[in-house]
Amino acid sequence: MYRTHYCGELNIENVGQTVTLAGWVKSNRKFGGATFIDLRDRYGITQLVFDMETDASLCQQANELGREYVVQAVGKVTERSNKNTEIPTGEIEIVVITMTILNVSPTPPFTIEDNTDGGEELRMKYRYLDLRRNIMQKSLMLRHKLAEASREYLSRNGFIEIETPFLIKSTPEGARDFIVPSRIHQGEWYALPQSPQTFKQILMMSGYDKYFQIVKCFRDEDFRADRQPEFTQVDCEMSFVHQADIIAMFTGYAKHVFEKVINVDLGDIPTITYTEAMLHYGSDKPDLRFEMKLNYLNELVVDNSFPPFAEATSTNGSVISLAVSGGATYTRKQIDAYTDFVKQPNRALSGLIWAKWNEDDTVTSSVGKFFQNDEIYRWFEASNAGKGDLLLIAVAATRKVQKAMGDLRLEVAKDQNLRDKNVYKALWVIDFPMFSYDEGNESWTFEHHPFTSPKSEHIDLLQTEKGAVLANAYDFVINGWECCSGSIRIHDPIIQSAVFEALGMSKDEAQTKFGFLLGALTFGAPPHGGCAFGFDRLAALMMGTDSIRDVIAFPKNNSGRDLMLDAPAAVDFNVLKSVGLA
RNA sequence: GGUCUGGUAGUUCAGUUGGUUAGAAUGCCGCCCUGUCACGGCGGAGGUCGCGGGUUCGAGUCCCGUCCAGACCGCCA
Repeated sequence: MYRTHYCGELNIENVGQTVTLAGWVKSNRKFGGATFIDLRDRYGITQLVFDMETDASLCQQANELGREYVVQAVGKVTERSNKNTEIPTGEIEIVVITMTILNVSPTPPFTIEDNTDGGEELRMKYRYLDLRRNIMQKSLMLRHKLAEASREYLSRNGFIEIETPFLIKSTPEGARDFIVPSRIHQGEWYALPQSPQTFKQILMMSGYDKYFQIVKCFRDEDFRADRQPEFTQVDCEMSFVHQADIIAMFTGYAKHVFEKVINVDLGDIPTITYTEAMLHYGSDKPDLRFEMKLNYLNELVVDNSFPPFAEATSTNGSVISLAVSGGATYTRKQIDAYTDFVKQPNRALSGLIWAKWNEDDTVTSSVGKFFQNDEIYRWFEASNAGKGDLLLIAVAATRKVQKAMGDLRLEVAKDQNLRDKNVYKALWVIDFPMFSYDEGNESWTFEHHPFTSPKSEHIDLLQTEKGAVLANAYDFVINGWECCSGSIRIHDPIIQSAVFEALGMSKDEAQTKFGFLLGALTFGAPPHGGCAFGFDRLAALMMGTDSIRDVIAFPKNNSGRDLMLDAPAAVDFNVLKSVGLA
């Protein structure tokens, strides 16, 4: 038997027992006559003590132990004379009787500590050492608990987990597919699924009623801190449901997993429309941990001769203000930084107008010479701001200024430390537009996916006014992260064909790509809908980390590389030959 | 595909206008130390300054190219 106990469980109750522990040497503190070893395993740390007077050769042996040696020690649990209140086992130590070195290790290239001195690149290369760190083990254990809580809730509510294939057919809509050459059918290719979307719909048509799967999805797109080429979804689908049924079921899911995994009550979860989200927050995934809504000053500046306002009025643009609480003390430099922020190419505003309501009730503003003070006071009033505050005002086409000011809202909140990692604010965003216009390709594309059902009252608009069609689509957002996305699907083959047509897909093309789905729809498809939660994002939110890499055991780096495996890599000539690629 | 930031000791970083032998902390090695838990004290070893080219009397420092890493934009049905 390698061990009788784990390194995290012994305490004052065990004093006097003879135990066997096994684990890794975390640190080795030598004195002249005594040596202390911290032994680490997944469960914690226990101090081993060796005494020169008791057993000189054993103590000498302990002195030779390097970090990350694997050791088995038999000894007696003893109350410490100097207790360590920082760790659960800090009241006891093991007076070692015999010790076996099970394996040795070179000095690791970085410290195996929560606050490691290792950089990201090094940690990825030596991921097996990185994963020994307590924080990473906590992270992966949290991930396990999230999976467990997910299965628990969904199983209890009648969902069954069904696996769907990874080798499927490429349908180059939306994201790029990863493709896999077929050896048996040379010149033909499988694709890895971007999501099990069509399979779960087919399962509804096959009568499985409620399906879920914790499943890998693959998208060959570029990376972000919250995006990996392979990622995990909690993929769900239900039959005979309306949008409200799904929102109720998965509000329950979110509350259950947050409660179960990190003991957080998500509280009341509001539902707002896409239009409201864009109006108030300039984003379809608003962070509700703080207020700071966008304010519209159009009515106050109508007929104003000040050129930017006059232009906004005549072109149906918007004049949007953001109230920065306590911002009257901000320096010119800080405000200039925000101006530069909104002028960046992706936001492309021409600048910011600012106004401060100072503590002595005077007003200073970048446009002070164009406006009377009482006019500026009215802007503050309309922005729910007052003495001591700063207004940042921008003018542009409505969508553009909303988006830029929505970004600025997050930037200001970040600087004011309003984005507290320990606070969780969730909401549903509903009534997304069905299509968006791609200026580059001069074509309409789906906003969610082509199986999303349009609002029944908008079906007549599919050909005539695509931009006005709303979808039965919804997102679940926590702290500004899109955590879940879903929709009620089309179950009528005629409507499905109409949507394909609205997307500019010919009948032949639709048949080639999605013939199986159109076929299944004709054989009695039930009304159905579902959603998919981003499992990695949920885990990252719960861990309070900005990067999903911290909650994935073996993630890819910024450029899609696995630094431990050094993948992707060239393939042996004979392997290429066997699939007809040599 | 693009923008920005970075690459100097095992590791994390500093390095002034371009100027003698490139520093600190930590880790590592040796010696000392009986209650440490970020132990402490003394000493030591450790560098193709990412790579290639250029400017210069002289380049870690300036210029060009390139590779790698990170953040972001495009992209992400």
